[in-house]
Amino acid sequence: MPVTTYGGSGDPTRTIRLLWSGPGAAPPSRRGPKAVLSLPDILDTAVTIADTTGRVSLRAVADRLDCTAMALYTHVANRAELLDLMYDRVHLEIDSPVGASWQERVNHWSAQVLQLYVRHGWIGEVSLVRPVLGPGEQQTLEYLLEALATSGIPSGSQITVVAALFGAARQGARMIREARQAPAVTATDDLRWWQERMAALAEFAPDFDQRFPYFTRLTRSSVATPAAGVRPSGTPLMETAARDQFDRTVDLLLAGATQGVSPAVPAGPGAAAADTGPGSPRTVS
Amino acid sequence: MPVTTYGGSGDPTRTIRLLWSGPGAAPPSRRGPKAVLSLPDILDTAVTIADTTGRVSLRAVADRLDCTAMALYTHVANRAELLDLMYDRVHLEIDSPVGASWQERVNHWSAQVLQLYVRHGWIGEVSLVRPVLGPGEQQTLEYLLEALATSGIPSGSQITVVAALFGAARQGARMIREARQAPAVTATDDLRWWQERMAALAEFAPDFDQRFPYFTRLTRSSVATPAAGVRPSGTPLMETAARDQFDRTVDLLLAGATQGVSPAVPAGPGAAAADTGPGSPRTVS
DNA sequence: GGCATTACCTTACAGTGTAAAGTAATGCCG
DNA sequence: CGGCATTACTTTACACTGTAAGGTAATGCC
Repeated sequence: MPVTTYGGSGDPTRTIRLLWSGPGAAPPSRRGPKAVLSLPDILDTAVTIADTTGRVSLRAVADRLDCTAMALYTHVANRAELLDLMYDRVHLEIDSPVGASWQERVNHWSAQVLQLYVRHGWIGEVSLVRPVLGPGEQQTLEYLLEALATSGIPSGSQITVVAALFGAARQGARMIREARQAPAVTATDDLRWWQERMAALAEFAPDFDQRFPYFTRLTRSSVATPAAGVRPSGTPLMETAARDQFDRTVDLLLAGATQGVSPAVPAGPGAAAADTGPGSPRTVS
Repeated sequence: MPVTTYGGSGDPTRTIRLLWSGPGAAPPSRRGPKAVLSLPDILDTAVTIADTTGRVSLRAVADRLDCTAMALYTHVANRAELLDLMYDRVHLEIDSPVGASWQERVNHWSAQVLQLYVRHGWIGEVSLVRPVLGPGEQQTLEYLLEALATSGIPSGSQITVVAALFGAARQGARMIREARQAPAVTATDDLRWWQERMAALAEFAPDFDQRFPYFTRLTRSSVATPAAGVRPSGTPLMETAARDQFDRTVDLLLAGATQGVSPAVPAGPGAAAADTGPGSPRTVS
């Protein structure tokens, strides 16, 4: 079995030990040479480089630390585990959300998490299904649960809301970052991008309006398509739209959750999924 | 400036022409040698390979087509444009949603899109901000707008709902795919994964319950943590949870939208973003 | 018949994660 | 105190990625 790297990260207990062991957790008197590298140092420089360059590469981290890429493998199982550890660490930047009402606190929490994910774009690479279960992520989650505690949202729905908010923050952060990258490169601003696109559409798909009447009506009457509006160029229109979209999504989720429309999960962990059977109209082959 | 590859895809009008030009769009009598490769063929094999192997690599596509990787660049500007074209093409797999009520139709639509994104995991690589504006994506969007037309949701909120649903589908599909990959590798099923994780937590973070009371209460009283329930092993627990999470998120979004809590965007394209200024309590530095 | 145009090929480069094996420093144990 | 297992880190290497630069040959227009 030459496969020594398991799944997303390493040994389950190993990663958790790395996440939770405090500063004085180094077992004294080991046999080998004195370690010049330390896990906190590795994580700090990895985060710094990843934030700066926009990507996480073992060689780049190693270069900054004046060692080889392979040297990192003594402290970290693989790249995935490194990302997990970085992910949890930056979550410590989240502060306790403030606000008069629980909605304000949730909004504050959402804004913080969104900003965190925008700052650290590489977070998008960390797996969604398996929680990292480190102190940072856990504390962030705890803040949200505390804010939701007085909302009256049933605990079954709270889990859905929590996951949806985390997901929305990821999605929103990615949109914001992509909005920042693209337009400057083509030397045209967002408005011109849309105008060029629309002109090309009119040329190659002349029956567009007839084929997609609902879209046409929505973008004509309303404001959705930036090309329809008149705005001074140079404004980061796309990023503004992305931020706005995030705020409104959070509002939508909270409005839906407080309505009590979504029934709480009934019994065991599998019972909730019973209504998602192959016969349900929602499930499509 | 050695940067010759612009943004996500190539020339804006170029990509749109490729997207919308029908089968008889080839200009007759060109001067060079007869082309043996064709764009539809490239896209088809690229989709097939990407679906099979889970990733999109120019060399793999070229190998299957018995040509070199560079040969693809005659038909496609770069990898990003190839992905855009593939993305739009597979959206033609979406059928007109059926159902008695508009909610059922939206649910049917959501389930189809989720399944599409699960089938084609590489869709997650396609940019979020810039719509591809091809016939496939556009028709998919039109289906949703048609279903939402009779919902009574104000058109300003409809845009938010649309973006949130697309985002939720992406997020959900990624979770489902990740849930499928991970557990088999560790040779333990999902339940064991949780149990090991929890055991490690109890060892390295003995004050976990005191530190995170809200999380503890929620996972103890409710069903959230799969480790708490008793289930036959071998069941794809994580994937079931991910599917369930998606369904409930869709319900939440629709419930929130029909409530009319989210006010419609007032005036111009910039006016909607005015309430997201730096002074707003939602915006955090 | 010459020539511009075009489709595809060859080579090359700068990256990526990480497996395998080597080197040297350290502290435990006799 | 000497030997040795243990450990931190290095060296080399491999397979793989997108794509820039330049070459070759087939085609249709003049």
